[in-house]
Amino acid sequence: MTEHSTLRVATSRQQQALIRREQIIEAAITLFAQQGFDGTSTRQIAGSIGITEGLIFHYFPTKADLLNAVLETRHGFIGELRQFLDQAEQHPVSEVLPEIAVRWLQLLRNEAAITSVLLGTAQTNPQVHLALQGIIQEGIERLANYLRSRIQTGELRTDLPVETSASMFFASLMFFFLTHRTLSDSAWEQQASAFSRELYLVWLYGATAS
Amino acid sequence: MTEHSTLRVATSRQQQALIRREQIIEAAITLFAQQGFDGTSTRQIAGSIGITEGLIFHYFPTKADLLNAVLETRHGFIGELRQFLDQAEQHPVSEVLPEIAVRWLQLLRNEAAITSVLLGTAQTNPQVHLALQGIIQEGIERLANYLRSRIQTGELRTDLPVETSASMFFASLMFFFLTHRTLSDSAWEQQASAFSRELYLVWLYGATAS
DNA sequence: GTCTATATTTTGATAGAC
DNA sequence: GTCTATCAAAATATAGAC
Repeated sequence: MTEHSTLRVATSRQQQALIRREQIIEAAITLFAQQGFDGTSTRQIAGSIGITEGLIFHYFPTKADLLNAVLETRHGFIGELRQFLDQAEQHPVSEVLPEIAVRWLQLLRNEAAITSVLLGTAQTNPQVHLALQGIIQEGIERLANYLRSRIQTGELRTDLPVETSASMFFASLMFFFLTHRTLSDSAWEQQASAFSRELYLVWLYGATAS
Repeated sequence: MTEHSTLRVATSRQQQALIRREQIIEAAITLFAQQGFDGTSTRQIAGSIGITEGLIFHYFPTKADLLNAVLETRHGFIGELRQFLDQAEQHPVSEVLPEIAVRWLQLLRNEAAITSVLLGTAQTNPQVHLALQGIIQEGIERLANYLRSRIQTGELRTDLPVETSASMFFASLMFFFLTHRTLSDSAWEQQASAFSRELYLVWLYGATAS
């Protein structure tokens, strides 16, 4: 009977296939981030990991399918977001917002490549536009919900426009990432932490003289 | 003597050349905004205005030169920005900031195509990255300077982090444009005006309960 | 699962006639 | 100033051998 060895080979190949698939996606993320989707050729992706071009089309029928896979593999972007906004509900603004700022910037930084793909390609690619829209919308909505809950506790003004102030907070962080993402690790860490603190204080207390 | 008619023809041709040049740039802006720089072919640009591809290369030696012309030609961004931030110096925050918000959003909307080119291509194209960086930096710097002058008048807190709060204001407006640019004119006008007002109020008074 | 070889289109760009 | 004709390179994608 050849059942056993056949199965073993098949399994091994399946694992190898999965690994290869991931490897191609990872290489694509990196290059798409640097040069854009249209600015990156399948040949280049293949070359960067030392495989042949045809192999890419073995795993992804078209280049657009590869982009799709990149977007789906978004490295826990949405997940992280949900996680730290859900935990927030029970804690005061003074703990939650600075923490959100720091962690969100950290997340953007850690996933800098895919963040760049999202932001850079969203303008021109409906597929990507939708993915980004989803992340932003969920982020703002959850933050707005949290703010509502803190209005109830008397911590925030009852007439606070929650969507707008959530959007301001979010926008400022995204913008900071975009304008500072080329910094070295140490410079980033320092400036990101300073910005987070100042952002929180201006956001909470405003700019007006008391 | 043929002087006269020769001159007339030459002048006419020069004018025609200028018009044609502008027309090509205009078509390029539109298509670059929709499909990105790398996603748009010179053939497509030519086709969209009913000329031949070779004619584009008569006016612009390379495609990159055309992109350069697009960036140089059509942004009144810096100009407009300077204009209404220079006038601001003498007026109170309550007049200036809401006005800046409204006018800046209007500018982004009016120049939506080139704004999209800038934001969409900045991530991957050094040329564009530089152009955008310049606009952002000048915007934040001038706004920060204005804020400093209003601290002097006692209108704003003396310990206000001016760069960060200028950046917040700016970021929120850019972000609003990005997430709402597909709205119809009437919906845009309504939501942009509401957002401007709320942005100003949160920015000035903060989110905290008095 | 991976490679070689190749087909097919499209791309940016040039030369020269009108 | 504009067009026709054309090129060389690069792009996406396929077929078939190993």
